[in-house]
Amino acid sequence: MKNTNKTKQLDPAYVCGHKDPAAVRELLTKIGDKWSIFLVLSLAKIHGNRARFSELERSVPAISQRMLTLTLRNLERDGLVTREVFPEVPPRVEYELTILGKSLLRPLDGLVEWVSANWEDVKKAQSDFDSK
Amino acid sequence: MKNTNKTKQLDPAYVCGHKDPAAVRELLTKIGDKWSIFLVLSLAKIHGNRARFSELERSVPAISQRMLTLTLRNLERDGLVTREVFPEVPPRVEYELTILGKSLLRPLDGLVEWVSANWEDVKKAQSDFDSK
DNA sequence: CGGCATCCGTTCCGATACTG
DNA sequence: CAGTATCGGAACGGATGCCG
Repeated sequence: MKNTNKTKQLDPAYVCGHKDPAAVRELLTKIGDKWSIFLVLSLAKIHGNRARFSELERSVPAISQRMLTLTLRNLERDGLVTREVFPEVPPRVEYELTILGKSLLRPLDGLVEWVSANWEDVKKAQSDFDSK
Repeated sequence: MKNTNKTKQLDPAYVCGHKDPAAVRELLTKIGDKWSIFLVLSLAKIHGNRARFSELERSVPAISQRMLTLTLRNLERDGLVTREVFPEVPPRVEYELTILGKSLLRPLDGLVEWVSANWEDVKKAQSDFDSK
């Protein structure tokens, strides 16, 4: 695949030396948004990895209804959670981690561990940097 | 620690069942931004984990000078990279992954692996979802 | 109960121009 | 070469109101 363009026009996926750093970024951009992590981790610790809308609203503090809906919809779109609507009054909707969603918990735990081990260092680096 | 407030007013760190999901989110928000991952992975694959500004600009396609500067500054602030200025003309500035920055590569590799193994599933879930 | 539609302030980020 | 300063559009996300 000859390329006579300037570097800035290359496809990021072919450049950074890993198979697909663009996909990694895309993933991190997704789960790095304001609420996804809280929802995934909340579902992870709930029995059956399943909860209804209002439960999630309560377990994720300060989330707005709007963002809860939007975030869950994105997670559903990515195949990380399922959404099941029960035709009752009042309506009941339950969300559950998929196999795919659960599989994400392992690499996620790696990050949780890293944060546990190194977060103080990060905070210290920040305050050192800021005091200059 | 008694708490008589409504759920929405709780500190997120105490609620989600992990030690500090807020810190995990904060990390993911950082490295989940548009360019950090590319820079960290670029430095990771370079000999000595060290490169100068213009090298990074070339290895991370389509990044603007402004965002390269800002992103590197943030990584430096978090203690993930160092910045060394050489008093020459023309000026030379080199960036290098710190120990802390390198330690992040391990959990990051977990994510890279997950993406390699599951990204097609995610894309398929997305197209399935979108076609409805 | 579990949404959706709208409004609106904030943040992000690319483009451009300028500098030691 | 490696920045900094400024501008403006786009995206994010909270608040509010309405609805089946």
